[in-house]
Amino acid sequence: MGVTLKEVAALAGVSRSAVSRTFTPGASVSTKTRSKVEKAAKELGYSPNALASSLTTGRTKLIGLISNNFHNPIFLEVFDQFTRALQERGLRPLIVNLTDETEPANSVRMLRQYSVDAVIVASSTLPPSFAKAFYDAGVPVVHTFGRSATSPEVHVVGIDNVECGRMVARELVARGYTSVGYLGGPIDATSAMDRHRGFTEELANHPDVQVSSSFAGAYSFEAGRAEMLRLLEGTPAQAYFCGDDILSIGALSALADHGLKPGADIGIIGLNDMEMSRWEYINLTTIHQPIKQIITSSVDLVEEMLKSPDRYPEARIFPCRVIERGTLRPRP
Amino acid sequence: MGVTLKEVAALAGVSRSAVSRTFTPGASVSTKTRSKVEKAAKELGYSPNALASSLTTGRTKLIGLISNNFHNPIFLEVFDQFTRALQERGLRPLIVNLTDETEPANSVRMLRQYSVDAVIVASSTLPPSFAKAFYDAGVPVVHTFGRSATSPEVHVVGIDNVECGRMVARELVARGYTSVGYLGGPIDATSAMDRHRGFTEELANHPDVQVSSSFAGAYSFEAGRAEMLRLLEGTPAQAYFCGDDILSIGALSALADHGLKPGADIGIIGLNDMEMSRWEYINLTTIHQPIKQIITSSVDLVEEMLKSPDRYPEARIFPCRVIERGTLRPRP
DNA sequence: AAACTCGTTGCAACCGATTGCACCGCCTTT
DNA sequence: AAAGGCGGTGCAATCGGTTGCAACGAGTTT
Repeated sequence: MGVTLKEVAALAGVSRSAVSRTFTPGASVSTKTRSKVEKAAKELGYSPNALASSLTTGRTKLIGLISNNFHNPIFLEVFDQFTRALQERGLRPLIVNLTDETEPANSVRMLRQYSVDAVIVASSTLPPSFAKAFYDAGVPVVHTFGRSATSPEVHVVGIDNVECGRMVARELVARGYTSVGYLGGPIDATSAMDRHRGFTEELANHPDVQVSSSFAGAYSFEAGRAEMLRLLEGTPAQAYFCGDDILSIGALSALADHGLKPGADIGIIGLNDMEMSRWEYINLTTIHQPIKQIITSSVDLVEEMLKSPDRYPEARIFPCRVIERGTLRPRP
Repeated sequence: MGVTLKEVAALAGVSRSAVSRTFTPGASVSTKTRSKVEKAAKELGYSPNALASSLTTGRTKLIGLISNNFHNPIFLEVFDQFTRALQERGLRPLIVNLTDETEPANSVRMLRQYSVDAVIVASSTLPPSFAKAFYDAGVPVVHTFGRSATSPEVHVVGIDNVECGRMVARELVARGYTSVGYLGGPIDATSAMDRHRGFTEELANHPDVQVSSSFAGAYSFEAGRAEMLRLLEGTPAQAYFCGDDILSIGALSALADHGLKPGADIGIIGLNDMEMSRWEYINLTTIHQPIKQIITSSVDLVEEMLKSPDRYPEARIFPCRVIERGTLRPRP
């Protein structure tokens, strides 16, 4: 099945080194040898064994891509972008599905066994310590959608969640809501905590506005729906900042159950601006998170780390903005 | 960074073979040596390099996972299941995103460079020839969601799309619809063709029922919506069999634009039964495709191929069933 | 014509593991 | 006491490549 260097060398009548060099960009080979080798290679259908060469070069071009959120449609967009961005640069994603497990040790061991060149942790719910475990194991790591402040050893690419919380608070105040609620993601997720903090801090400046908070069990449709149904049992606020779009959509579904019109009866604003939020009958007002730029930038960062592994860790924070659609009362 | 066999051997005071054998299940090592080695390994934080060992064993435990559908939410479920099923068996998914490319040559070359043990093609829109390219290159391959009949060289796991088309036709007839339409996926996708064939063949037995057909450009929300909007310009049928759930949801959105109530005014039935179809305000009547079983079975098959590579190719076909929800008129 | 470049090439060691084979000591058998 | 069996161990070759080093040959310089 596998044609090897040796066979090509034999057929071309040159040494193995010569063959190796023809396939190594920048190596010194005469055009004559090169063409002999290429001819033989084509004839045999040879293509170099990336794993074998990784043994000596120390580079596998394998990148671990870790996530724990396979129930949020936004992650389909995330995977699409990541896999394409990596492919375009000749890197290969090795996926780790962390759904049932949050202990980093196993993932670290597994990804080290496969000698990945770097790891991308794509999650807004995993703690910084998770990414740090890779750093400690000497594996270059980027935490995409992570929290920037707490772990300066790890590269972080994402948004400023505290600022997003503030932005939403200002937006709701500007629209004249006098009682607002935060319906967040998992209470132990840094993204949920930070958004909450920004939201309540900003609203502290507006004592006339009532604030309440609750947290759903996950960033998922069911969790958002369940939590909103619960809130509707009591006296709901006039508008809710939902932790993300999928929670918002769950909440919208709960409103529908009660015959409430989003926007008119109760305001809902999400965060992410995923494709689905644009769908006509969802039409969610939300905060746009520049997913594509975040991912491109993450992969850029990975590439740069491969060149200079001791790169000083940085946080790349992208600005967000409000996307006006139909689930919030208009500004006066 | 990487601790090697040699260093462990030195520390434990044994040969490299001894260390290797301690980490090879079933190899012969005395408990005394084993414990010495384990102690040294733990002390050094050693874990074997899977890629290096693959050189001699010929097994990488890497499985290529190829898909071209990153815009259909069902694929998040598919990825979730696949990555977990593979992980559970100690296999590692190497993802290939085929969105911009349908030429197999590149994927084949790339996956051979990484010496994948097998390849899973997870797509109902790629032609059988795509999977066959891997077979021809000597790479074990399973085509999940593929078409069974045409390429006996390749293992296929999925459903009988022709039969599904028939099932839907019978269902619509039983509910008394006298004019029905097929709103399929891409016209060159085998799944769209087969479902169409079953649907129209079955309806040929019912000359009193009018049948029309059209094909959307993709299995996507936008495509379903656009196509349904187009149909609503003319005289629509009483009920539509949409190629899959996401097309159905797009179609539902088009109906909403026109103030039409699904179920009451126009019937819609999908195929897949993805999570989203259960959402209260979608509540799509659909054909359940047993995704989880299909994927588990695909991975089982992969495992068996690793044991016996010359396994005679088979088609594993799973039955589907109607899931009654709110977008079809009730049976009389 | 001798000395000196400089691009090309092959040799051989090495990357981190596995494994067939020979050998060693020890226990059992006769 | 000699022969036989056997689990355990290390040597050395091997997997498919890469790369430092030395040698080589053709062209330039003096």
